[in-house]
Amino acid sequence: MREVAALAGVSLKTVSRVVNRESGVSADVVTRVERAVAQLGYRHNLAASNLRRGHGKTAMVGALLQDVSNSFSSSLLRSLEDEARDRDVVIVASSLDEEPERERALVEGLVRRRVDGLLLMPATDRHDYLADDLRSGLPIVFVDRSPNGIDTDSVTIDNARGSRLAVYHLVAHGHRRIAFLGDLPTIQTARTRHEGFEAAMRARHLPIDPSMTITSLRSPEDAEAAVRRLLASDEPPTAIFAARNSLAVGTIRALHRLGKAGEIALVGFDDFPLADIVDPPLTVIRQNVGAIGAEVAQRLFARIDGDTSPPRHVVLAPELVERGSGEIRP
Amino acid sequence: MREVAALAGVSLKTVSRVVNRESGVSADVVTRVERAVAQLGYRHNLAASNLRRGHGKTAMVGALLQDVSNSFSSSLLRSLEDEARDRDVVIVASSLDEEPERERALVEGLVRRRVDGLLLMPATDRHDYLADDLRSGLPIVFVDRSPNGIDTDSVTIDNARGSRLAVYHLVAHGHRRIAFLGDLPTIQTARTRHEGFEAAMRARHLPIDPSMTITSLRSPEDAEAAVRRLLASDEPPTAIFAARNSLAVGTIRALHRLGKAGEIALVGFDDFPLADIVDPPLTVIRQNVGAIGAEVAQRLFARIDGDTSPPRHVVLAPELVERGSGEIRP
DNA sequence: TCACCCTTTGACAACGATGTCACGATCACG
DNA sequence: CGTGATCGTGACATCGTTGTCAAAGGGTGA
Repeated sequence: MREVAALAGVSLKTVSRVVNRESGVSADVVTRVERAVAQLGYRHNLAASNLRRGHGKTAMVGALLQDVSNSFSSSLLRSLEDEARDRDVVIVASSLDEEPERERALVEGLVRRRVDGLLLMPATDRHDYLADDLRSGLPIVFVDRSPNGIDTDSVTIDNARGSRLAVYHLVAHGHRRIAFLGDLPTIQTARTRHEGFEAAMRARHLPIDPSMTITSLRSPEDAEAAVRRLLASDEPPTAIFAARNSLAVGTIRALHRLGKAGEIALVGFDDFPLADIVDPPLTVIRQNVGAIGAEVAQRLFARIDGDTSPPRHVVLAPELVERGSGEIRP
Repeated sequence: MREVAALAGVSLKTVSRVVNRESGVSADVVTRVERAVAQLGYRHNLAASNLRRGHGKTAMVGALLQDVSNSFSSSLLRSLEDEARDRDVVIVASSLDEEPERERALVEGLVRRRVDGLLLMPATDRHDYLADDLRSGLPIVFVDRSPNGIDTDSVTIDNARGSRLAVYHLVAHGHRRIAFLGDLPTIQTARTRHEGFEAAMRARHLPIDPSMTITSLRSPEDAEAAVRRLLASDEPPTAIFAARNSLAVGTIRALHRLGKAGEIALVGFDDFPLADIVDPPLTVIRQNVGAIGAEVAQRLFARIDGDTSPPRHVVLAPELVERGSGEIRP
């Protein structure tokens, strides 16, 4: 900037005026400065500018998601981006991989960078560690999982309801032996889906067979192996409820490879782009990712814009989409 | 920081020392300062720190991708993140949506934020506008598409080869009437795939029927509509080459809804997570996204670490994966 | 005991930018 | 032609940090 000022024969402040398109600079000076800027390849330094301006806005928000390469996370990211785009806000995106340590480290890093807000799909169980930042005015919106130990905005879905829909649907199609495939019980959503499953089974007066309730499955491969074991047992299930999209994928693979694709009923939790063209088309509990993302983005930016109303907890209802795999009879 | 210093009864510089874990501070002072930090909820300001340190490193890199919610882009993002994670570097991710204007605006924004490097899957045709930044030392690595007008690192795949593989494969299975579905010809990869398709057809002495060469398809819905039109014609194709994953998805949907899923051969370009369990399993030209991502990340960080060797242009070879849909005979 | 060294700490300027305020020049007006 | 208002510009301090250098205090060896 100093060099630009020298080359244009003006003061630093005047360069600043031109760069910020402030009014009250003569046309002649503007062109001289702009020429100097172009000639020297000068680039305005936003960090320094923000520092001086003091208000602190960096026009950056953080998005801490489960895994940016997972379709649910990346759709949320995209929704947030669409909203951010209008405001010239950029997004720092990271994957937590369900690792609490990583969450804490990343939050720390983003706070040090003074992001204007945080979208969090937490990997931790308790969130008191965020209390200070929250109090000091950092907007944080939880998505997919609720805050615990602090009170802040959240957008989640009713996971128990989703599980209930799945179970009742399978029961209505004549199933009694329903297997449950779930993720790590340390993950809030996975736990709630599991509890919802058992509650629904009890509500329908069906026994819960521990050997058919498999949790801590992390990948399609885990699910595939689990399904192979299930179907090799003496009394295999007639239906499977896969409580996460990647587990449904693994289940489909297993059924295909065992040649039982049309025989065992399957309901997945979470829709995904191709669920309608797999074989058989997959019946799923759908959460409307677009609606979740839009709600989250709106909340976050409202807070950034100064909304100080009490935290809001939005719970969206998932719905069951019949496509075929869930309507197979025993 | 001033308040922390006052509360701990030390100077600013000493607080700085403690915060940066510099040696040569007595244990007593360290604990006093740390207590003050905790009590006041003080957060180190990275922007100010970077400003003063002058070296300019912000520990941020930008990733400008086609669409972060698309599986190819998000896998690349994830690969980059895995490498960045080790170095405590965060990623600013954005979608360009094939809009040149957006690319320029985002690059501008990231340069103003002084990112340490840029991963770019460009939406623009010419990239001279980056020359200044490149010259001033900003590492830029192109992915999926080559730089034009500047010389900088790139990691791409041999798209023409991919198209050739597809055509030869279909021809070997007895097809002569092969339809081509492609994206906007303004997109470099789409253009190259199209050219590769026509070159391969000529090499096999097959006529290129303009009515069966459809480009500018942007979404699965576009592809679906195109396939419906194709199959409604007097002389429908016996095979389809869908030169992008979302177009293959639309094609599969169309074939399903028309009840021709097992009759028309189909080869897609780009693999995707569920291609093996759709019906029939999809034969694709696969690009190894993991390898691309790893290569890109390595290049970018090598440059950031000061590698000044001449720009390298890595071209990876795609391969054909037989799964069923491409082996259907006319 | 004295000169010298090492350890620990602080004062100060500077990183790149901008808000504040003051200054000189131009202008309109009576 | 004097006066006050308006316009364009610049000097300076400051945002939150840290590199540099110097000083205070204690320890060591001759």
